[in-house]
Amino acid sequence: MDVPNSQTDDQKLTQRLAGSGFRFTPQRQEVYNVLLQQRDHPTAEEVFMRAKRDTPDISLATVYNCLDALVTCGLIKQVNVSKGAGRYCPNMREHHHFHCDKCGCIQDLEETTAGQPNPVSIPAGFQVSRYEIAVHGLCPQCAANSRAQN
Amino acid sequence: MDVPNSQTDDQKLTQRLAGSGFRFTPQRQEVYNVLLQQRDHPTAEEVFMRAKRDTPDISLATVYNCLDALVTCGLIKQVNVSKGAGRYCPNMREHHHFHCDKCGCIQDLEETTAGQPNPVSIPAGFQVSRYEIAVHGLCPQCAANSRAQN
DNA sequence: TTAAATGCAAACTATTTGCACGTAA
DNA sequence: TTACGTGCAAATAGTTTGCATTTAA
Repeated sequence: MDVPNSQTDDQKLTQRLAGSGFRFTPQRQEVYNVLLQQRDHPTAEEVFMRAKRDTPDISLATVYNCLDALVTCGLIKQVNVSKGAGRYCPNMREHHHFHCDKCGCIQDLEETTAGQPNPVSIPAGFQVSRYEIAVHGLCPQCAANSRAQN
Repeated sequence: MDVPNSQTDDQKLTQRLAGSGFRFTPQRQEVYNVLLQQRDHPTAEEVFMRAKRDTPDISLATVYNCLDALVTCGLIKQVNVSKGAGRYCPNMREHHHFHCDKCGCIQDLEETTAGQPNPVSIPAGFQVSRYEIAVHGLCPQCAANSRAQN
């Protein structure tokens, strides 16, 4: 464990922060590393607890600050969740999310090759910049468990 | 203004509440009417302020209670918003939502006829129950305004 | 008659803000 | 050197809960 993140991740972080007028700080590096190391879409609180292992003096307010900076400079995304705390994701490829209704886990869903604009009709006048698809249901483990119980 | 809602809306409300083991109360009727009368996806706070015009003694906690009951008995939906207060919608047809990045308005988008399952690939093992599409961009008015300024 | 719903206030969760101090550039 | 970032604590927004009272069925 505690594999140091790749040189390129640190370089990307440094460059992207500078590019958006942010300073490089050990806390921002730590928060980014936490997100890269365990890609389970943690909440700010969870990032905070994981970051404290390596950076015991980090504060929750700083974690929020770092997450905001990373979102602004395009290194992470905030996942749109209906309920509870916001969740964060360092996967910057075009993708959407699966939300398990039973265990609450969130998993990445890659966009299909075709990428048809939308299964919704956009009336004239709307200027679309992006869209997110939230797929709900049971994740493989919860689906298997619910089958086992029947 | 203040058109009484149709007999059928009240009948539907009575039946659906009873069907889910809820009682009919004037507050639940008021909250449902508020949602039917102005379909702009209000927050609980906004529903509260509108409901107070006809039902001055209603409390915010009761508005939350009523909204929960109406969601549970399938008369309204809670719209998945990334930021700020939850919003509610009495349109129970299959549809998705457009979120304006400028003015924050939310508008219904009907689902296209074809209804291809998804522009995302669902790996084996996942059990999908439903999905929501949140389309972001500028609504017709904001798009027109931004064009006017250039 | 009585379990459920209401109104109120307090509690709670998630996030933001103000400020004195520290630090990256 | 200095504007930006940090840690802390307090403030805020949104929602939920506990409890005494009221009410729908």
